[in-house]
Amino acid sequence: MAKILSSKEESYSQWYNDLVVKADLAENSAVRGCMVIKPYGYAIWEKIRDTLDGMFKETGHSNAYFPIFIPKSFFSREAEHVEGFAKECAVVTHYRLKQSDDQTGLVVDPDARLEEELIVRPTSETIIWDTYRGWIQSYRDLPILVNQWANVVRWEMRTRLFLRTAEFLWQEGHTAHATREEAVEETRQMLGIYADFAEKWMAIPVLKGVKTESEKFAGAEDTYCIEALMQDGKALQAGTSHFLGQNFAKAFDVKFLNRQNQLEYVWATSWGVSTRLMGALIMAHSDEHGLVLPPRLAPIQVVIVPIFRNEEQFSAIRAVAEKMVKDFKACGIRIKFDDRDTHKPGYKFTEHEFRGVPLRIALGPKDLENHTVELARRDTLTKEILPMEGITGHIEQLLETIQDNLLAKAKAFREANIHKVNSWNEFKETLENKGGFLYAHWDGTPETEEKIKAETKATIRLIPLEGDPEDGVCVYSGKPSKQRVVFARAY
RNA sequence: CGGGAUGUAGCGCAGCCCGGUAGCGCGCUUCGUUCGGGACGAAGAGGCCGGAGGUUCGAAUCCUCUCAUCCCGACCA
Repeated sequence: MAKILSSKEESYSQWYNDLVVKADLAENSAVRGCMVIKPYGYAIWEKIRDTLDGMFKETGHSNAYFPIFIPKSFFSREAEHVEGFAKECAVVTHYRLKQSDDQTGLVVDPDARLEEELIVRPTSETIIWDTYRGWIQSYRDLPILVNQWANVVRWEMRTRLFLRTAEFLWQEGHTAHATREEAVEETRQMLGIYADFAEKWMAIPVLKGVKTESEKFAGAEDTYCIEALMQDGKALQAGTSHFLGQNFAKAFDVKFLNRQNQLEYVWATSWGVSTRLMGALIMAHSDEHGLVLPPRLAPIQVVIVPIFRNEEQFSAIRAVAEKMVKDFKACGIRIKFDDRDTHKPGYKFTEHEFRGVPLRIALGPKDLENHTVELARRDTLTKEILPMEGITGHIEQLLETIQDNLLAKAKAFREANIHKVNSWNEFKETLENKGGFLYAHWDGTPETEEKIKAETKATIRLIPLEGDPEDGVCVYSGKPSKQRVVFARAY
């Protein structure tokens, strides 16, 4: 079995970059910080998108679309929001190019300056709340449950394929409610949907919690998040859901008349996941043979590789393979018959393995003779010979087994990397030698949080939602604490 | 914006010190043998050596200036 990747232990980031490129998921583009998502990578994203889209609709949300450009003035309406995003905005200042005076190329036409500059959206709260003002007069207009699938731009200094790119794809839900309680409930519901999706589809267990004041979304009252643990012991924020209070309603003057005929500001939420999930997916399961995909998200779940010496054998195999493809498709299994005659079987084995196809069927003359197939599992790298009869049902089952196995493996890994630490020395030592999630007492002050970050690069990933209250003392300051929070180094 | 490095064939690199016909591996094309874990042989195609200036009879190589990219830090889903 071919090992094409550098070892994860040697250089995890090298391993990750090579994998993304070699598995045909994405590549760097001519534009700094922006990626090209290749067809195979995009197919995975489409599965993620379509599944989540269905879950949003199940819970009463509808899709809509708002402009990519946001008037600069909108941003300054919400003080925290503008402060959070101002440093990373792309700005449109002109609307026309012209031939340069010396005729050597195009220049920006100075006469075509925009009266008001436009921001390329880093997120859409402002434009959406400006729009909602016109949609909402009465409690009868509420709630508004809208989501949009879009691209956004955040001018990042350092970028990495999928994990942090200047432009990325995401969904952003923006809801408006008549009461605080309802908005909080929505925020938590969507967090639950993200957590559910991560576990059931991506086979990634996540922690749910609330961000600290310094880590929360600019403009939110509370930011909820799911955090996943990557194989190198670093945490990755996989999704966020914000309770925005009445901040944006106040900034954009969005009021409604309640049942008591009183004017009130509207309550808001927003929530999102991005193409970053692709990074999580890759780093959660893959190995030195390449990508490992959970069957539920794999664009191709089963591939059939024919083995033949001559045209006669090939056509005999083709007949059997095409019948199998038909049977599998009838069961809703995504199967592909790799009938290219331009590559040899060994090459195809490696290639599909690299791209994370969960199951591979090899079909050769011996199999036709014995009515068998050779079945190889990507997650365990094991092979077995099975009778052709009943193969469809067997594989249907096996795909579920693989899905479960990946989640179980990821869970076991996470359990092994959760550490309760009780002293500052223990904190530093564990972080350095083991990584993972550190459960530790914290005195609740941003100052301590900041100092810990400066000294160790570890941040508070979240305050657990279902944390057991437990009296203790802050690992750093020794001041009293009521609950452990989760620290980690993060992406 | 600080610190470090690199620009030579589609990709990965050597050549540069010591100036003199531009090379290697992979990939690509054709033919033949192969085909149950990235096949082998033979023959081919492909490059103003990032750009501009200079030194020289002669520059990938020396000098100056530029542009770009990557890595490491400060910011972030």
